[in-house]
Amino acid sequence: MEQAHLTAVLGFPLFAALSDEARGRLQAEGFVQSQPVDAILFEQGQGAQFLHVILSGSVALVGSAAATEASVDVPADAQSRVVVDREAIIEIFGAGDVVTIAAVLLNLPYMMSARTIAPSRIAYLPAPLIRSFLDNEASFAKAVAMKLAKHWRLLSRQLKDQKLRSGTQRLGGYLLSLSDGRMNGAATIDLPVDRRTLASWLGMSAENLSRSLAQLKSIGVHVSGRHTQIDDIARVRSFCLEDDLR
Amino acid sequence: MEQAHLTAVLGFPLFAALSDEARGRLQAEGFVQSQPVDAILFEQGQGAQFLHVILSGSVALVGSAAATEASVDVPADAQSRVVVDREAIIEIFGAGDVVTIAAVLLNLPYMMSARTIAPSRIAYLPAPLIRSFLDNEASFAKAVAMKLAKHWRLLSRQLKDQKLRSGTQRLGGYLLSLSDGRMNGAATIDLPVDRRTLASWLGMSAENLSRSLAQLKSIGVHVSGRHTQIDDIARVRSFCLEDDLR
DNA sequence: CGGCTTATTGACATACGTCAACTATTGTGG
DNA sequence: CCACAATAGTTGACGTATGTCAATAAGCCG
Repeated sequence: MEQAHLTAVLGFPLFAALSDEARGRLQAEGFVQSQPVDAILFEQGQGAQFLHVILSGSVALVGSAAATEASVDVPADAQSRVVVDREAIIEIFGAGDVVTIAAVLLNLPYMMSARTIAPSRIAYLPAPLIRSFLDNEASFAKAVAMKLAKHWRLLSRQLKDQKLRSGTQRLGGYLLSLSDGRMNGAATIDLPVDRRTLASWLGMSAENLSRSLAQLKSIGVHVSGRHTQIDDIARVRSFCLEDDLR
Repeated sequence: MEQAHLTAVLGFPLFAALSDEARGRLQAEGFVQSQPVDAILFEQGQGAQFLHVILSGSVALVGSAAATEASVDVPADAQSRVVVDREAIIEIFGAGDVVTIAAVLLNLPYMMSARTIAPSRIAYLPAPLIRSFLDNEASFAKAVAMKLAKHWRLLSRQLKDQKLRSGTQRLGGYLLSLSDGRMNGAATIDLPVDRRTLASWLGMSAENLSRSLAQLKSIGVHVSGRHTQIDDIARVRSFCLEDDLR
């Protein structure tokens, strides 16, 4: 059964052009696990042992930082500080994605933790194996570079949004990204994640997400539960100052 | 003279292991330009024509978005809107770096503009050439993957900071990153960029950067002009809740 | 139906952006 | 080398966006 799942991995573009020998090693050394929601795949700070490939489900990359009052008045007296862990979702990956290939390639500790946000089937491929593919499998290095290039663009778009746009605009942009690229007319969408997760991903509080949703009502965006209706995509686009760069 | 500069390109890790034929093509098809400060290498939205390699100097990747009142009350009446271009620095690259390799690989329009923030010598390598290297030069694809992996980590760190930490904390973290990795003791730093640029990069207004610098004074960070003195690195680290993940 | 979680709303505090005035620094021509 | 202008940086006052806490409402599931 595991073998069957690993065969699925071989079907992904990233692994499609591996040599027979490499395919064999992958099937021999990799394994598949089914994870419930909220399973931790790895934690921030630990060494990159595996490349995680999502066969089905959905995984959030979450960054955490000890949060304190961070007030200047309170001196560097660790004891007296109120330290609460704060976290933010940096990226959400779905089927066919690879969770953090950068740490694996560079053989460095993960900068973030990964947690399933839906029941998921995950393939675990040993990091040294992946690194050896990079040296020995010509097509693999190229596929990895392409994958990383796409991921880089996703992140830089997010960073741009974070630095230049309001929470409400980011929300609008997110909704547009779910309405599969149409430029105008109406759209009906189902939100794939719960509010808390979405808020964390968009970089705002859940409370503000609610308020932002309420605000969007006035430009023809109606949300109830996970069901969403956009009356006029163009109107939302203009509100969000969305460019077409993907 | 150009050839001499292009030879420098060949010395960078990214191009170090190219075949002789590839080196020849690179020297034949690439060229070098010296740019003053504030030169635009390319603009957001245009197709990726070249891979830009920084031989010396410094280049900012800057994202821009039309900014408006973005008020819900004002309807989608483009005429009545006050549209001002807002921009933010997404990343700063220095000698040895490659500016936006992602767009070149994917053959997509740039998502951001690039502007020199210091006089710079830039090598222009035609995008199709780079893409052909990816297919035909085994070592190049790997080098590109490694480079992209590093860039991905830089971006994700920034995104994490943006979502989890205050402006002052980001500033502190930046100063620490300039004090070449020491964990404690004092440090003396020279800021490599002006305040406006730094503020934009850290995702805050220049005014707030000033105030943040003032705040840091109370934890032993003294800045005058571009010269910076940190009394106790550990103190700053604890204030900024800096983790050690790079 | 009742108890649980999840989402919304309101009141309030805080961080941050903006505008304007002021000061410091840099550069330039006499 | 000084005087002056131009640019860059700082400071204060103020408004807005967003986070936080608490209370309420709405879904969800046994």
